[in-house]
Amino acid sequence: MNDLDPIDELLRGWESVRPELDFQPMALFARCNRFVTLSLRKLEATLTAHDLSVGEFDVLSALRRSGTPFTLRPSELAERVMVSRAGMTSRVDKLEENGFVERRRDPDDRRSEPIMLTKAGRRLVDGALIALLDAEAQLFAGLSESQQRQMDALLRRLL
Amino acid sequence: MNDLDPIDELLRGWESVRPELDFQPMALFARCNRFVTLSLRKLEATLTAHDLSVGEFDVLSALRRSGTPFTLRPSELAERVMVSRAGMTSRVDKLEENGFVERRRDPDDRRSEPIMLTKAGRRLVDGALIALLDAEAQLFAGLSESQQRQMDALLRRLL
DNA sequence: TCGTGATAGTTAGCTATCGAACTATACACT
DNA sequence: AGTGTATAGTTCGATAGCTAACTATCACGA
Repeated sequence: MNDLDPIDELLRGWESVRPELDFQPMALFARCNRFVTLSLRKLEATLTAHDLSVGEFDVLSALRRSGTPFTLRPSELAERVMVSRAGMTSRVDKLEENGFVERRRDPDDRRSEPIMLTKAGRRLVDGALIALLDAEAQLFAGLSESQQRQMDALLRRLL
Repeated sequence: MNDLDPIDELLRGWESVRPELDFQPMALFARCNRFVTLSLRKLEATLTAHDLSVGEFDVLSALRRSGTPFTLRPSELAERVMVSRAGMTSRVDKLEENGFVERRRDPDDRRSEPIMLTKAGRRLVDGALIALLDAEAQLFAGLSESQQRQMDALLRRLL
């Protein structure tokens, strides 16, 4: 019971030097942040086994789940994956080099360069997907079904 | 009611192309990740007004809440802030340059270089702290007290 | 006291990402 | 048509983070 986690220690530290302030929200966010950071490290490790980074997987999977013809514009991808356009350019560069996506052309707008998932890219995501889903399920293995729904509902309110 | 957020769209996309798989945990983690990412951007903006980045604030605040004499070793700081030691070296470099921390010496172990918060550093964190606490409280303004406690309990289980 | 291995911190090289500036194309209005 | 403005994507320069290798110091046992 008296086994303090790092966030409890953070809280205790602050309260001992600034007892007049309310650190509950700070501690809550710190816990969220910590959970996400640690989780991302685990997912990164899982994907490494499939020669993918989380960032690369995000791009390929956005294409994959968009359905036939597995094609999206870079700006659309950037927004969905929450990365800058410049960042997306370099991700696509690398994925194209490795043959997982192709830059096509839009006959109706020559500024646009639709990105298409290749067969190899699709094989890659589909393989990594199973492992990733499993790893993500593990992240929440400590919660019951209903607790997971609860958490989802809370986050939905926050967003 | 039919107002789908980006995570719902992610879910719907996957379910339409791979209906046999369970994407609930993936969606849940995606929501966590999104919440943390968006929140960090807001906090970054808040701290910018005090000429601090989140990373710098983390270091200064770890020293601040450690209490008198506001001194910790780099490796201790690195662990608390969840950054590599190399990363901590460069954060401390910059903070020292700006006069917010000082590298001292440990008479008992010449390998060690305790980092001490300066007066200026302390003034800086103390000022930024108020603004940050306020911004963090805002992040959770959509939740009631008891919902916040619920969320904290869930995260505690996960960690 | 010498070696062996552990530990504290820094340095070097690399990668990912960002914002701002740039190029090319499209659109809208006169 | 011509001009100005918006949009798509890329390039450039800067920054922050990581890992691995390195330096200096310590601690312990033969």
